[in-house]
Amino acid sequence: MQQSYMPEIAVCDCESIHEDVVAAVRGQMPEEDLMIDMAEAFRIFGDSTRVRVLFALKAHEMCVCDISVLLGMTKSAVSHQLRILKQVNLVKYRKVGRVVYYSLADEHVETIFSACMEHVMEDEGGKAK
Amino acid sequence: MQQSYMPEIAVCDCESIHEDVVAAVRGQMPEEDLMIDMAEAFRIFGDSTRVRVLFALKAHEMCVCDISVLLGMTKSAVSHQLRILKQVNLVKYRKVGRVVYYSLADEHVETIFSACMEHVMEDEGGKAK
DNA sequence: CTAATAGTTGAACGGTTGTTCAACTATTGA
DNA sequence: TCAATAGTTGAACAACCGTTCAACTATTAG
Repeated sequence: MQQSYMPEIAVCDCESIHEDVVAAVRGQMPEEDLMIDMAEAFRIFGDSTRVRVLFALKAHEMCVCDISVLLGMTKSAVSHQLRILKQVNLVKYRKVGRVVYYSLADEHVETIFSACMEHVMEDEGGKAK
Repeated sequence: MQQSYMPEIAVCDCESIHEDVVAAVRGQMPEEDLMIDMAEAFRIFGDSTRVRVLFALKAHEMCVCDISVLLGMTKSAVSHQLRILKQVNLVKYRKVGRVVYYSLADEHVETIFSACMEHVMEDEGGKAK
């Protein structure tokens, strides 16, 4: 899901300044797949529309219409984002007649949001502005 | 820092199905700016190169050369990413002669990474694959 | 001064992404 | 059956993003 820039040869013109450090760090790096999955997860949260949808659903289960009105967006745009959130199991839904009610799938969102909110809060004024 | 799709008029053809719910949720939504800042923060983490750089620096302070060799990337690519991480105060650096040593700016990264890692771990097998 | 090396920077490229639009399905009510 | 409404979907478009490349600065060594 991420841009793949596969270099012909992974070269570097460096003289490998600190080989000992590089070797030590290499041994401490997590699995490549884990880091890719983490980036993927963060990427999902990296859009303000999706963040707003998740905050909304955190407050209450809602249908697509409700969310559209709340966020001032078309149903289509909302539906597209809900599909993405559904794909990665962040939201679930139940259908009642023509109406589809969406809600948060688990409590992971709250944990991650809390950690991020703390980070964002403390960073005010400290950032490059 | 995000795609700006300013609609002419924020319309919706909905009949506003659950006005009471929408009103209640509207009252519980965080500040718009907070949600934008959060999305912005997540977007930074939403790239596997940056995640790998941060994990590397979490293990040990390193110069650009070290990181290039470790991750098999050009110094230029690494430098571009470090600039982004520096801008949002996730990494800091010290200069010693020609060599620039980068390190994590604070412990927020670890908190956020932990929450995300838990999320990613539990989700294995549960995702749409 | 000069060569060499660590690192930065800006333009350019191709791939990605979020919204829009129009067409579509599904369900309800008359 | 037929019109209306909730929601979904795919194509298209413009904006965005990460890497590459080449040119650049800065510092060290001779």
